[in-house]
Amino acid sequence: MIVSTKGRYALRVMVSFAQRGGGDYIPLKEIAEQEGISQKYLESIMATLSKAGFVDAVHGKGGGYRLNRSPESYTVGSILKLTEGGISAVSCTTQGAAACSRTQCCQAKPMWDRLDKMIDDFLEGITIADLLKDGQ
Amino acid sequence: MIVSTKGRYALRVMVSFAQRGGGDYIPLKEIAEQEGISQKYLESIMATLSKAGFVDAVHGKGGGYRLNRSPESYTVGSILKLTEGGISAVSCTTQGAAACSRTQCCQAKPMWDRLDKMIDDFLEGITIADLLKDGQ
DNA sequence: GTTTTTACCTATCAAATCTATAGGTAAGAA
DNA sequence: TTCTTACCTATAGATTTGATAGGTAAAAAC
Repeated sequence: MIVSTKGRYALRVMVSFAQRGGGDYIPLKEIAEQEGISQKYLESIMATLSKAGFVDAVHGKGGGYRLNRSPESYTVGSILKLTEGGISAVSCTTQGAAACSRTQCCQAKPMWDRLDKMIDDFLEGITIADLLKDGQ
Repeated sequence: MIVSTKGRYALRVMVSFAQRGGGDYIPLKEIAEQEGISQKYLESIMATLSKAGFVDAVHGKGGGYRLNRSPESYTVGSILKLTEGGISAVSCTTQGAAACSRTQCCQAKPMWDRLDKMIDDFLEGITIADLLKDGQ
């Protein structure tokens, strides 16, 4: 499995923000209830998105989160890479992983590399705006 | 991660069998040592391959395992699906998984379906014989 | 300036999955 | 009968997943 709930929740939340349009800040609580996601769990996901500058965050009443760019500028790939910490199909190709001792002679490595690139191209070619349009 | 060690080991073992050519039965012990894989762990993988009819198995001295078809007829996809129990990118699309309550309205479902199909097409288009040739 | 509302931070935890290990049984050749 | 092999079941440590708990800090409302 490439994508866990963390990445999927992040996607859903970003789509949800896009659906509401920009402008207003939305409290995490509201999003969590609407999406049926554990509020506390969502906190950690929003923290990741916020730290990375994917969303703006404002404390206090009237605060919350909002997108700071247009939905077209968020690729699905960028959100998944951030929240999942990478989207490699096999551990041998994940960046920072302990280098496999067989890398030099591995018959399959070129195949994994091609697969990873294919998946990356696919996910970088879809944006939050595309998901909103549906039919993707 | 789509592919765990189980699937990767299975691939390596199948490539190893193909490299040696058909005919002789190779004891599991020999393959495990050559590939540096835990013998006991490999047992469970070979059992899966054997049960599914991917390899022939013979007990006793001179026995072991061997391919029963040509390397061209084993797709990478078929081996991974067997040993991994599927190769879906997300749990929502894995067959037999608890149907996601949002399937009907999920904005991302069509995307996951397309991704799964792309990955499947890719892996079904590569055979053990291709891996042997290298450069894949 | 106190209260309320919100984001942010750290620690913990249950369950599942991954990656084996252990020890035995059965089949078949020598 | 013995040796070699596949086959079967159970267990276990490590890691990841998916959360939960409880607090701190910022900012607006009162």
